[in-house]
Amino acid sequence: MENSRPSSKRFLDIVSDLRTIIKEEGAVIGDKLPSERVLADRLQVGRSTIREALRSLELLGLIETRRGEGTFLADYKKHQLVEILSTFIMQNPQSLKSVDDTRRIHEKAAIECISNDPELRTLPVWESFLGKLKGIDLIIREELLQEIVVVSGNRLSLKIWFLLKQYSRVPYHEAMAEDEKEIATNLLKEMMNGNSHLAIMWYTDWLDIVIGERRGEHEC
Amino acid sequence: MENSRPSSKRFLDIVSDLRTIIKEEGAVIGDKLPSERVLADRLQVGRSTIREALRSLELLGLIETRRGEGTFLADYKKHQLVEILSTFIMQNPQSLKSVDDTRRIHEKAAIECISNDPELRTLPVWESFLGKLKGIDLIIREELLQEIVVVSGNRLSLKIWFLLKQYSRVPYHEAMAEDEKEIATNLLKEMMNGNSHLAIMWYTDWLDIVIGERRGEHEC
DNA sequence: TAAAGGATAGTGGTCTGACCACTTTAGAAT
DNA sequence: ATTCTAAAGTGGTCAGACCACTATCCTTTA
Repeated sequence: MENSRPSSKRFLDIVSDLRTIIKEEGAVIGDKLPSERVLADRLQVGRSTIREALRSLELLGLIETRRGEGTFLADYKKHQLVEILSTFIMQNPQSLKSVDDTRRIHEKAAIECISNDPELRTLPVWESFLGKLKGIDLIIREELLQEIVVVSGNRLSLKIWFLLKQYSRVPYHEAMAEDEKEIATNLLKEMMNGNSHLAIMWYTDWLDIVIGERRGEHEC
Repeated sequence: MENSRPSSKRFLDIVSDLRTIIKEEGAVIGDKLPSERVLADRLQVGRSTIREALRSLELLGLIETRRGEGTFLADYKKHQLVEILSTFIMQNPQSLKSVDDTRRIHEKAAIECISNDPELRTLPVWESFLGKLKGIDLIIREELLQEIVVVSGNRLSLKIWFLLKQYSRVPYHEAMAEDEKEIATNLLKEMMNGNSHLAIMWYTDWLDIVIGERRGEHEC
């Protein structure tokens, strides 16, 4: 910790020092870190400076603080940085199309993933969906798509998908129409048979109907 | 800004409020934000709370502060947060796999997008790459992949890809080996011919070689 | 003795006011 | 009109004081 020079941003040095401390103490996820007051004393800075560094790390999802208890090494897997970034970046209306495109990328990938995995594509949940699609039950669009993305097993992809869903133009919360049910049924069947290519085709058809998009449009 | 409830983490609310302010004022990259003291007064909180929020955003690279001048909206594209994150996360068990999988999802989507677009797949840049691949030039892996993701035209996807790239196990910064060049050449050719399916296959082969992954592994 | 209860210390969350170092600006002296 | 200087404004930091909450220990009670 060689911060002899006044580097104009002490709290950045603190962030670095904290990493060193965590490393030295061999702290593992869930472990408790020294209290703010102790850290301030040990690093010879004010408590507020320590806090600025800690709050930064908290927003990054690297630590977790519980009032009255202390500060703990967090489980990074939550990927909450994506959320923060998104709230700042996604307010650009012009990027709505890229949001839709990206969401579609993840849905396609999930369908493909399941189609190519003998275990996943034979899960009973798909039969269950087929049954519901035959009947007169109301099925919300996102029920099926969410199940697909969840089952595919990629947690980060799921997280991103959830995020994008919020900003999407596609009315996910509505129920499927009759002709949609038919297409969804075909999608499921091909997926269960392992025909990823056909499943993707039905998926594309489905979205075309929902959004009423022009086929020839430049789409990626 | 309906934070009437004392949500136990005011500084998180402030982060949200700051976004609102930025939005309302239509601030663009490089614009100056209100001073810390003004913000504290306007949001009815102490200056230290404002600072905790601002420092967090600074570590994320969303704002930039200059002593004596003020706080400014930063250019997100610098991605400086990733450096800090990576030093903390580095080797994380199965979280890394989902990062790799997700990155691959976006690369595949980009390849497919370009293959299916007559304009994009005939761009001169691909011929240029083919030429370089024939010669003895050193070609860094990410040069090609980045170009592909960029050209695909989905800015959000590109942003996510940039983020994931930094966490990846794949040595993006290294140069391609000879056998890799051959595969990359095939990939490009099929892409330029519009055979997205074959292009994807070559892409998969390529990554298998680079990572040395077992073929049979459960992958999505 | 064992369970229930309450006082206490420790922790994060916040505010205030005070400096410091630096930059910009406006006004005074030339 | 130019130059120089003082003042105002800004981020950077610190110290001390509360508050709200949690865990712990110890007394009280059944």
